[in-house]
Amino acid sequence: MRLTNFLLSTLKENPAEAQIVSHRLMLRAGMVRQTSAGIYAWLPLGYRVLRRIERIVREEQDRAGCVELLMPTIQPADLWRESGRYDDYGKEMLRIRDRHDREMLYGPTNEEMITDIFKANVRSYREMPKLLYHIQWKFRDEVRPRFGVMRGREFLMKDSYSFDLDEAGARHAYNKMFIAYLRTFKRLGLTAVPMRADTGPIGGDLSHEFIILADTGESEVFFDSAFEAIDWRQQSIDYDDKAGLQKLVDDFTGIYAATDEIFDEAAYHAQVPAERRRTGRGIEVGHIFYFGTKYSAPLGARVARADGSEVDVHMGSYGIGVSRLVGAIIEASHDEAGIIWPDAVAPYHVGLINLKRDDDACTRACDDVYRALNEAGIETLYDDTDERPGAKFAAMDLIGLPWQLVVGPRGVKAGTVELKRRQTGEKVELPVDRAIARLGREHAL
RNA sequence: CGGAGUGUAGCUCAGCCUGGUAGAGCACUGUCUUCGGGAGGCAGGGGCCGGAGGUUCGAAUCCUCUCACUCCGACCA
Repeated sequence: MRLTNFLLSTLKENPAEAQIVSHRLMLRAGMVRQTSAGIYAWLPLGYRVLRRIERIVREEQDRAGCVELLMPTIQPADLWRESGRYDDYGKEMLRIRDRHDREMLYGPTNEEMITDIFKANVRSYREMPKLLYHIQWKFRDEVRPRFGVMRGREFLMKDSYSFDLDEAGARHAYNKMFIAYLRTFKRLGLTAVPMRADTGPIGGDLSHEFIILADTGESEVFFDSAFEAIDWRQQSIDYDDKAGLQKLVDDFTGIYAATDEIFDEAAYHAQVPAERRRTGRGIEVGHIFYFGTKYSAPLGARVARADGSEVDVHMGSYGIGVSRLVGAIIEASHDEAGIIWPDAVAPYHVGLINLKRDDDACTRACDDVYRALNEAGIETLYDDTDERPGAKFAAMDLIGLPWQLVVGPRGVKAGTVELKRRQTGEKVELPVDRAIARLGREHAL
């Protein structure tokens, strides 16, 4: 993509309203624009990151055997009356009326609707279990939205729902999601710590939050440093192997980790030796729940067993804050100059900089490089503007693409370009073809 | 929802106290000099000063109401 065709304006100064680093950088890098409190338009650069994250989340859900569908943002109030949550949810739920004065709402979550869909389509134990998800915009009318997309009112969430005949089945679904989440966050370039958590208003008796550590996190977390030593990727994962999956989950959950909500100092000290105790602040990026028949019973989601009797299905729900992850990743990966995208979520793989557009030889060389990168399938943002070099470098550092390829008159004479790795700051001067070949190899990884 | 603030150009802000032709820097347009890590000169464009009402000969400025946004607290993917 040529920058002259793109929509991108970077800011040198910090917008006044942005208090935390990810919000500042997202505004400065031209990723989002606030349209009202806690509601954002995703500009092209930000939207690319959002889509990248969404894709990885989707791939890992699919891998775990979760089936995608799409439910609407607007839901009828009646459905929520059946579960009893229409009144319980309070002012956080955005309630609206249509032209016939029917009560509707903008969905803050989808347990009721997915249960209704399940009920209409599944009647027999022979069709069980089911594991469904969708990735859809949610709205929660927070009293006080803040921290940019990390705590907006409108946000993109992946929410999965499991349906099983009994608690043991539900536990297996829970374990699938548990492992899928660890894989997902790892692929996003994050290390997420699963924490036993309070079940909150959604209810139930088994719940974990997935938290990534960052100084700006909203909740305090306590954990055993032994957690950091485990490399779960060593284990090959068979999502249908119930016992194997349970062992894997036990390996993780056996290690002490808790948020301040349920932190028990006595247990912490009894279980974790002093030198392994760690505390920090964390950002919650995922939350999983098992809640039994809490929704299936009132909503009548039952299936027939082999003997003809009916049973309320056991359910769980599993959320990942997709739009929140954009901010969370920046919180976890940035420096003085700007964002440092993990390769997997970078909006473009390479930033190509033409240092001197007025110089015909330089521009010709740069255009050639751009063409070669495109042919190699390497997503490139080509700064073909006539900005000054300093401004180009600063903007490119700010938006944090993994690689910068710099073509200047000096290098063109020598037949070389400069290749810079954003993560490390490492710069090398290379012949053009070798630089492209190297980017091709890195891209393939 | 309690408490505290802020609304003036796309962004950062000055002007308000003490009423009298709406400003600066960045960004934008033209031009010249520059050009390897957010350059400089000259010339421009861009504002119902959040909105409504009031006081006044005259309101960005004073008064009242209202809306929006931000921060702290209580609550949340």
